[in-house]
Order: sequence, then C-alpha cells, then structure tokens
Amino acid sequence: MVHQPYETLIHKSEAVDADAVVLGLPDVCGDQALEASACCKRPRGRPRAYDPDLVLEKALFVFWEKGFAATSLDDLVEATGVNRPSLYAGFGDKEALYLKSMQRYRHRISEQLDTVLSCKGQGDSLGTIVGRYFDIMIGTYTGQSEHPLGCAFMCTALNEAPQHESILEMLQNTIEEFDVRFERFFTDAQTYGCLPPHHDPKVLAQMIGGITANLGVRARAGASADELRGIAGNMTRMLFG
Amino acid sequence: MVHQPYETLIHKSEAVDADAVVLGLPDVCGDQALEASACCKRPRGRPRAYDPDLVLEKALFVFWEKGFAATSLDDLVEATGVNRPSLYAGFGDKEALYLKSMQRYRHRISEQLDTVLSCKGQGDSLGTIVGRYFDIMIGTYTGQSEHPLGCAFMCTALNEAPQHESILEMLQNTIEEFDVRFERFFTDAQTYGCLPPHHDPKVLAQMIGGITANLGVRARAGASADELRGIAGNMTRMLFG
DNA sequence: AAATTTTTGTACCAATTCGCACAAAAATTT
DNA sequence: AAATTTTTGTGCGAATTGGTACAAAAATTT
Repeated sequence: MVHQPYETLIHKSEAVDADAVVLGLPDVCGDQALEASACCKRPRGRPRAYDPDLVLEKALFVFWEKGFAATSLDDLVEATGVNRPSLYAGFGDKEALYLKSMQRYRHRISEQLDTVLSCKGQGDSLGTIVGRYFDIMIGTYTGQSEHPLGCAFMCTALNEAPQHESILEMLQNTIEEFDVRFERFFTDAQTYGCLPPHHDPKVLAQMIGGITANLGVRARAGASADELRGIAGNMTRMLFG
Repeated sequence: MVHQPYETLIHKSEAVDADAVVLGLPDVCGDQALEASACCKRPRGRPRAYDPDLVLEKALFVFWEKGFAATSLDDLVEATGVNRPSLYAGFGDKEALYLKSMQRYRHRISEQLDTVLSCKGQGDSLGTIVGRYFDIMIGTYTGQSEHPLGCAFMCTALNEAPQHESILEMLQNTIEEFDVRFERFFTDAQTYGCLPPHHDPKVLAQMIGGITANLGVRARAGASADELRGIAGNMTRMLFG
C-alpha cells in the first residue's frame, strides 16, 4: 500500500470505490483526525492513511455478511486495507469496531427515514408514505451485495446479544428508537387527519416493526427485491386500504 | 463420569434433568442406537453412554444462547457431557450437530402447532386460535432460560446463512413450511366459514410471520413474556377483531 | 474364553484467533 | 535541522480453535 495521507486520497475515493457510500456522519473516532477535517489545521503527528468513514463502511459490510464472531481481524484488515494496530488505535477492539460500524448503519437509515417519514397532511396518503419507507428498507436489505444480506441488526446483533452487553444495549436502543419514531409518525398522522382516530398508533408502529422484521428475514434467506416489494405491498394495502 | 449405557439411565433422566424435555422424534443419529430402541435387540459393540435426544437438546441450548460460530466444541462437550470424538462419531462435525439440533427445535414447534392450528369451525374463533399459537411461540421464546433467548432460527441461523449453504437451505425450508402451513390454515378457515372470503390467506400468513418475527426479536432484546403477550394481543385484535 | 465390534477418553496437532510490543516513517513544532 | 508527536507495519506470542489418532473399555458373538 502506498503511503499517502487519506486527505489527499479522499476526493478520488468516490470514483475509486464507487460502491462504498460515503456520507457525512457524526464523529466516529474520538481522535483528532476528524477534528482536522472540521478545524482548519492538520494535527501534529503522522497523518492517517485511511478515511475512518470508509473503513467503517467496509468493516460493516464484512460484519454484515459473516457476523461478528466469524469475522476475524485478518478479514477486517484485508477488507479495509488498514493493518491491525492501526485499527486498534483508531477504533478500539473488535467489539468497538463492530459497534461503530453498526451505529453508522443505523444512522444512515435514520437519516433516510427523516426524508420520508413526515406526515403533514400534504396530499401523500399514509399508504404511499409507508410504501416509500418499505422501499428504503428493501433497498438496504437487498442492495448492498450480489446476494441480499437482510437486516444487519437482526442478522448479526441478535446473535451476539446474550454474550455482549454492549451489543444488547445497542439492539434495545435501536428497537426503542424505531418504536417511538413510528408511534410519533402515526400520532402526527392522526392530528393531521390522515389516520382515523380509532387506530392505535402504538399498535400500528408494532405492526410496521413486524413487517420490517419479516422483510429483513426473508431477504437474508434469499428473497429478491421484487418478492419483498410484493409482500410489503400486500401489507400496506391491508393496513391502509 | 460413570460408565453406564444410556438405556439404563434414560428412565431416570426425566427426574434428573427436569428441564430437558425429551420427546419422541425421528431418527437423529443414522446409526444403530435408535434402531436398538425401536428394534428389540441391543447392537453389537459397546453401548452408547448418552441419550442422543438429550445431547441434541443440550447442544441446542448452547447454540441458541451463543450462536453457531461462538460456540466451541469445548462448550458442547461441557454442556452435553459427551467428549469430542463421541460427538463426532454420533453427530458429525459442528455444523452437522447444529443442524440436527435445529431440526429438533423446528420439529418440536411443528408438533405443538399441530395441536393448536386446526380450524374445523368448531366454535373457536380465529382470534383465539391465533392467540394460542402466539402463546406457544412466546413460551419457547422466553421459557428456555432465565433471560429470554428469542427465536433460535432468527437469532442464530440468520447470522450464518451467507456462509453456510446447508444452514441457508434449512432456513429457507423453515420459512417455506411456515408460510404454507399458515396459508393452508387460513384457506381452511375460509372454507369452514371462520374467515370472510375477502381476506387473502397468503397475505394473512405473511402477516403472522411478521408478527412472529417481531416477537422473536423483542424477546432476544429482553422483552418479558407479558410484554410480548400484550403485543401479540394487540395484533390479533387488530387483525381478527 | 477368545474374537469381534463399537464407543470412550486421553492426548495431540496444525491452524487460527485476538491483541500488543517495538522500531521505522511521516508529519508538525521549535 | 533537531525535537516532538502520531501513525504505520512487521512480527510475535499466548490462547483457543476444530478435528483426529490410538489405545483402553464394554458390550455381543462365536
């Protein structure tokens, strides 16, 4: 690998790594590399040769495919191009790297939901909004690889939850965030008159969660995006007319 | 460990291992031990010192809790009390042992469903039948351990599916069996007049699958049986009024 | 009782695991 | 240019991994 600070490479990286989606996300290394990109001046020591966000993206992909336990540090080194001590210095041990990768995954989806889940009663029916939501999830469940990888949380975090307290907590937080988000969405829909008042927003939110889980499972089992869209369509039609 | 053929122990085992449910299930070792219990005569060599079904039950529990990859053979030896070469001789390698354990899990649930899922129009409403089904699933998701372990398939098989063809196939078969089973249940319900004809049995089956997945996930994240019953109740009421 | 057959249990192997020590490298600061 | 600071990269090491060889044990068969 050529020795070159990642700041000089990152502008080319979008062309070189077309499949790696680089998004602006909150700080992921507690260190100075990010401050360097936020602040004006470059930090003191030798500059990092990698882009932390890109590393997390590639690490996420490996974890997503092989699971946490079966992913070795050699796998991560090979996938990210960053050698072991640098990974440790930058992200902590394997568990910390996994958590940060998953937080990135979660945050990206969360931002996508921001753009889709807003019911202000401006003409879009609930069904079409929920349909758009499912399209996004189906996209991430099937679009990251040749073979669909399903939901990264269900497929990898569930497996580790009993053995790793931190992963369990992350899982709980994610579920909680999901629940309140959709409950709020449906209460908003009711106040804007898009949803009849006899529906219970909490129950509807749980229903959405169930359907989402179903899509994530089926994707991991090999279902195509078209199949999943069919299922999601059936569900939305059943629930919202 | 005392050297003693398991045939002399198995009758006491129900008292000794009260938590280990021993059910009659199809052959699990391709060998002769089972033929010995089916046939009259004892086979030729040294008799097995373990009960294959009990071993699978204990192995299942370890896999369920730690996942396939993180479960070591030492874990299995400790949990089952059977040493390594005997495990290999009796069940094959780690993957084969996992598959057999999961088949047992699957088969046990399948038999429980047999007793619950039969709609012949004999007074039980669809809601109560489906409610009983959810109770069974909640039982297996929360009842095997102090901490709920969730759905063994979702929590462990999903994780391994992309890396182990055989596990992926088992997962696909399980989903397929589940789907056709519930689709048939709802079509039967329609023919017996328990379900209005405007419902689509396939869509309802997918809905049940989604809710089940939701319960399995939430259990793994620590939800109590009561919480899960609340969710399941909301869902059944919403669907079957 | 000797021969045969199957399981058991010890001991081991090669490979892989995660994590780290330490010197060289690459930058800024003085 | 010397000193300082941080990252890189080689290499290692203790522990664990899945799997097996082989002799002793425990049964039936002859």
